[in-house]
Amino acid sequence: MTTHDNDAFKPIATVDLAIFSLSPDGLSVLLVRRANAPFSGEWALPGGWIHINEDADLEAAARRVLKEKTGVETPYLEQLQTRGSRGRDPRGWSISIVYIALLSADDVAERQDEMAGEAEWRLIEGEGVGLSLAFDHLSLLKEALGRIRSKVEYSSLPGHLLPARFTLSELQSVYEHLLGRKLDKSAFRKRVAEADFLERIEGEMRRASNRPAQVFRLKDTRSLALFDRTI
Amino acid sequence: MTTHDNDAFKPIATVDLAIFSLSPDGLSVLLVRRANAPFSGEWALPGGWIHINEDADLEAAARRVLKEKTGVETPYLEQLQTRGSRGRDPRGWSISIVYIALLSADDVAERQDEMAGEAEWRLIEGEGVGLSLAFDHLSLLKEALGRIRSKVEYSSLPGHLLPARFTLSELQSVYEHLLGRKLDKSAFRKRVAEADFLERIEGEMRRASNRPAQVFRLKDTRSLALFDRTI
DNA sequence: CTAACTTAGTTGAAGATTTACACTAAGACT
DNA sequence: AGTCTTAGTGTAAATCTTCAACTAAGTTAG
Repeated sequence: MTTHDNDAFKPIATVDLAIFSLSPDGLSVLLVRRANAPFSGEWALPGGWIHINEDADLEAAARRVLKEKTGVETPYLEQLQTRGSRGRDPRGWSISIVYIALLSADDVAERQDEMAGEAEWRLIEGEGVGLSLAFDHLSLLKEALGRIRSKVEYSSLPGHLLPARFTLSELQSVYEHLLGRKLDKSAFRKRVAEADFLERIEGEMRRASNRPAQVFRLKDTRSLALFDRTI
Repeated sequence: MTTHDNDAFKPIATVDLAIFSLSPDGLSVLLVRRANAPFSGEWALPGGWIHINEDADLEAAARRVLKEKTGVETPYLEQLQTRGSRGRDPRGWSISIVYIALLSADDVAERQDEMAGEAEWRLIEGEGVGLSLAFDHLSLLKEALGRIRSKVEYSSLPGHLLPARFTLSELQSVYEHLLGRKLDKSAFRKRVAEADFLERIEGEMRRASNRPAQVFRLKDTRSLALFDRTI
């Protein structure tokens, strides 16, 4: 045991984030360009060392990184997976604890300026971003996409990407975009009603040159509601 | 960045395992009694430091710990969750990457002797094990149980706890035990057939003082099959 | 002012699936 | 030969899904 109190035997540990939002063209992920070696100049998922004096726990570390890169404090955040191996970082045996964050369209709109230069939204294209990434981050991104696409089938996940207030048609449209297929309107509304994760905003209507639509918000912006069956 | 090349800033990292098997009375988890501080003498999930010279990656570290404690080499193994915080280990900021392993009843029977003394199977009772555990291991065990019970609803998970060869009635009985409720026989068989994770062993029958039953085995002992709907 | 247009939201018939339970099958035991 | 037990299948009724039409409520054009 004492041999491992010697820090030379400790792996390196970082927290990395796959931060998603909806851009006009679809799902996007936040990437940063690395300033230092290794992989200097390449794109990567935002991340950082655990600051053992500052971070109380892993989720706090993830929230700190998120705040630093986006200014957002309270998104949907979930732990995805932990990768660790001898070869993934040329500096030595390294561990990365990876989180998924979903940003509301409101958050993205409000903080557009805070992010300038250091980070950039990249549209998701199929399994990736049409770009190679530093470390094993492309593989991590694929894993994150798999998790997200899977959860769209049976959870309220897409609601966390919209602005705080939205209509059922808008919500359905995000589901359809992420699933890549059309959904039946009445079946969709039945699922959403059963899962009971929306709060109707009394009297608030979205108006256009057609029948006005009821506006809703999530009952809980920090957690997902699960459906009994797939959407 | 250079400040963090100083190892004093690295957290401690261990891999811990929630290893499950079926004992005559139901689902059991393997616990070890700690020989050293902290929590000396208390029960804990088996685990150990990552050996950066020996383990190629996290899963290899988990398999090594599993082999050391049980002698088993190829069980079902999945990453559950990673915990990390300042306070969970009195020695300092620590990370635990937790895996779930499911042992076939055959594996347990064959290695009964190899485990003597150092480790012990404890029956699961409700949310825990009727015992307090070292570190945050009770909370980790609860998390593992939640994952397992959830997966019983929509996957072939219980098949990995049985001996290599089993009948459909035996399989159904494990589902029922883990779910805590009875299942309809024809519905159960329909789901199992659809998910297509069993291989019928031609000509092999389980005989007793009643109609003989067809014997099956898992097509793949390393991965779970998922159902389209809940069982 | 009215009719046409657009999207919101609901309804219902036809088809598919699930559920509950009974029925048949194949052996051992008496 | 008859009874008992568990394996495995069949089926009618109830429920859920699908698909498409329908009604609702506004704006816009003439």
